[in-house]
Amino acid sequence: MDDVVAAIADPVRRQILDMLREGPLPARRIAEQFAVSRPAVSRHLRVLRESGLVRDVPTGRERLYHLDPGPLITLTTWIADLRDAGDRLAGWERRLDALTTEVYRARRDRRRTGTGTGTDTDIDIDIERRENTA
Amino acid sequence: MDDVVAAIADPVRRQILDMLREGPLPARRIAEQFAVSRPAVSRHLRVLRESGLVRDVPTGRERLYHLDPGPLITLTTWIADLRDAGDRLAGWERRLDALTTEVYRARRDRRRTGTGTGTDTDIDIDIERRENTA
DNA sequence: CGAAAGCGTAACCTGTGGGTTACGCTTTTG
DNA sequence: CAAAAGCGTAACCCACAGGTTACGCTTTCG
Repeated sequence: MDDVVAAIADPVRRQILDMLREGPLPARRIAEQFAVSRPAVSRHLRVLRESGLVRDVPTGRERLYHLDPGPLITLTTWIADLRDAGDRLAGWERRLDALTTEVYRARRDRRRTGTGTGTDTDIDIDIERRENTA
Repeated sequence: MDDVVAAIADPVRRQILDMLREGPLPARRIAEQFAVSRPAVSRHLRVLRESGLVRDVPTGRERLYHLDPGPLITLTTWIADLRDAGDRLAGWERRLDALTTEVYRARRDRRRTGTGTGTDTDIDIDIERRENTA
């Protein structure tokens, strides 16, 4: 998956993939769309090839490149998991935001009025998390 | 979207996002999970912050980071479009593969038997594409 | 109030990703 | 068969991402 995301990271390579959405293209066709030199594009194509996002079919003296979005599936699922977590978190994150705001107010008050006058509620936040022994 | 994919590109930053899936964490907690120095992690956090994938809530002397997978949506749709194109292409790519194979056979035969003996079918492939005046 | 904790930033160093030119190989063409 | 077309690779260069140490600032603690 590291290869794939690295491949996607470059704007030129992303544009190449966009280009191939409409069908296979020989290297020359791809290269002439960019301002950069042809060897540069050739190396971009190699990166895409090695990441599996693109496959080449040598055809005579040409090399036809065609798209293969298969390897992107791992990235997609990773993102999906992240999104799910985000949604799940949304609720108690809001609650946590409220809490921190509360603490702010409490502490500011405490400082302003000197050590608590007695009516001030003292809130302790203690965020426990299992040790993520990755 | 360039920011987002660049942010995702680094393995450390990806792991940070994974960490935050289970809830907000102060910078220190995040940093101590990695072999790299704390300032390094701090800069990773900045990149994530500027890409919008993470938000920080200053809480006392700590800084609570929480996940925000929102910006990933653009990347997700881009990938989806790519996949759709790939699926749509699958059919006539197979046909094209068949064609190129055919051409191979034809050309090899032609070379082997000298200039076509007459029964040899000569296949011309002419892939036309609208100029993609990006 | 001084010491320590928690973070971010600045300055600096290094590996590497991406660009260019030069070159070589195979396939088509005249 | 020689010339040209189409690609890939090697060697080299440079900007920059990512790492480290040193430092400064704010907040908590004794």
